[in-house]
Amino acid sequence: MYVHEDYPYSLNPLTKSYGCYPQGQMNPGCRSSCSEAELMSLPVHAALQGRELWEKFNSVGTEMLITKTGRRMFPSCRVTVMGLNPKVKYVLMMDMVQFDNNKYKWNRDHWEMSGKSEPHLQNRLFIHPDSPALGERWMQYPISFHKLKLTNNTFNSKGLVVLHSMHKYHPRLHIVQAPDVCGGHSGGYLRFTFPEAAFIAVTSYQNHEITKLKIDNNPFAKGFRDNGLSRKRFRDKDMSQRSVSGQQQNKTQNQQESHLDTTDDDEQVSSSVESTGAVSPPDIKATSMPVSIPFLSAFMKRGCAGLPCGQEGWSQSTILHQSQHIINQNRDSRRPDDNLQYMCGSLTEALSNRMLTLQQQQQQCHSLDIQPPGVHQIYSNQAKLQQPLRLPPKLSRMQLPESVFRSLDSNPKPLSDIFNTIRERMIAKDLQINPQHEQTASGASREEKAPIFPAVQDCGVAFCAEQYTGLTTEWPAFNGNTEQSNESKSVAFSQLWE
DNA sequence: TCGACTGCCACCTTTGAATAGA
DNA sequence: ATCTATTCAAAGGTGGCAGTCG
Repeated sequence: MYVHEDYPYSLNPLTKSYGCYPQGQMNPGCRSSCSEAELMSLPVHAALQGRELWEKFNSVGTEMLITKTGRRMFPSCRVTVMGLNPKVKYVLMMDMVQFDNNKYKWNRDHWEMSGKSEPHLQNRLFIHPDSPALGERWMQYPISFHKLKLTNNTFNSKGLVVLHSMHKYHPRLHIVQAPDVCGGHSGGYLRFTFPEAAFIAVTSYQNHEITKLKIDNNPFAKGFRDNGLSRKRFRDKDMSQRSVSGQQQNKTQNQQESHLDTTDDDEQVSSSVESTGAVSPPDIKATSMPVSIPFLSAFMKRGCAGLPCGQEGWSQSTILHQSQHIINQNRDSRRPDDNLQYMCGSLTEALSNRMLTLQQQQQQCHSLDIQPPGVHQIYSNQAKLQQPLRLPPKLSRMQLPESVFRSLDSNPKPLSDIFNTIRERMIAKDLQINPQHEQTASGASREEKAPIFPAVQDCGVAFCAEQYTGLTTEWPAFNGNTEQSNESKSVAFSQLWE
């Protein structure tokens, strides 16, 4: 689902996250048989972290570099999720959605529209490397998608998110309930978009203000700060500049007279946040920009820009989190604890317990005595979403086997493959832990050996249909009941997944 | 001619293995 | 023998920039 102006449901202006509860598109018959699709009945919330930084970038017009080999986003997407069932496993994914149907170009000091956008590429989903994990884990720490890479290379096979240069996108978070080991059915499917994290994909930075912000805030770009004392490039440049200082002075005067390229000079003077006092606010130029600039006005239209950075009304600590608009009116009134038993059965439960134990060990390793929030706490205190969660301990310092935390390959795969893999591993793991389950659940497990999720093409149909029509998709809809007319779309989509 | 794109560069952070010490 | 802290090198991320391409 795309969140545009015609989005029919009230949005929470404070959290600026958008819940999609695809009840409307659910097959009624399926709903009754899939009441375990609990995800859609939970008040799940997602909020973007580091909003101050995002707003800084937004005030100038965020740009993200895309390269053939893939480039990470900065700022990267970090989200907090609340309201999940702590005992149920979820897969978290992210992709990029076109913000509008325009192509943009940089015109001296602002972005302007430059015709219609190119045909939309079917995005690949970046699967969070920790997926699948218990809701408890997702809610415990902010979820970072810093490893997500953007590219303009449509033929890449490394699971990069493919974008068009000079097009505007915003990130979209997918929360998918992991499949039930026993039942063979899946849970729900939620999506959240973050318009405040919108950006224009570029192959080289256009706006010097953005370059400054990136250099000032990204630790990897420290070498480009002017106080990088050992920076050979700047030294050499400085030397050569001194040698021709006379000529440069004349040129600079001419440039200042024409009010052009002054930012180039500024960039060489200071762009470091560490050098306090001498730095002029980077937003001076931006704030004086006319609102008619499409890129900025688009934000302001949505109420995502236009407020000065640091304004108290937007402070995370002071905002009370409002409830999301829950479309699903058929909420399951059972407590999530009860749902656990109902939904998962013994196999999943055993695995969940094991995961829980491991996570407790993980906490002990780092002397973190804080217990994970209980279900009731989560439901009763949604305001916690706005408080920054503590950072996760570094895995490199843990004594736990990596395999505990590693899940699927980092490369995005067709969702059918993903969930079949998840399911196979869950079964395999559980049989290792509790060999007796092989007998008690033998009847079921034999049947379940075959993949329960449809093949690549079917998933492709589902996602293509979603992209073309805006319909949301529930897993049972993947069962190959799709019309033949969708076949061409599905083939094209499945090819993208390679 | 010009804007978009590419590939390489120097500089930096992060990560994990190796080692030393308690 | 085990655990913890430190060191160090490799891997990988960063924007700049000159050159290429359409």
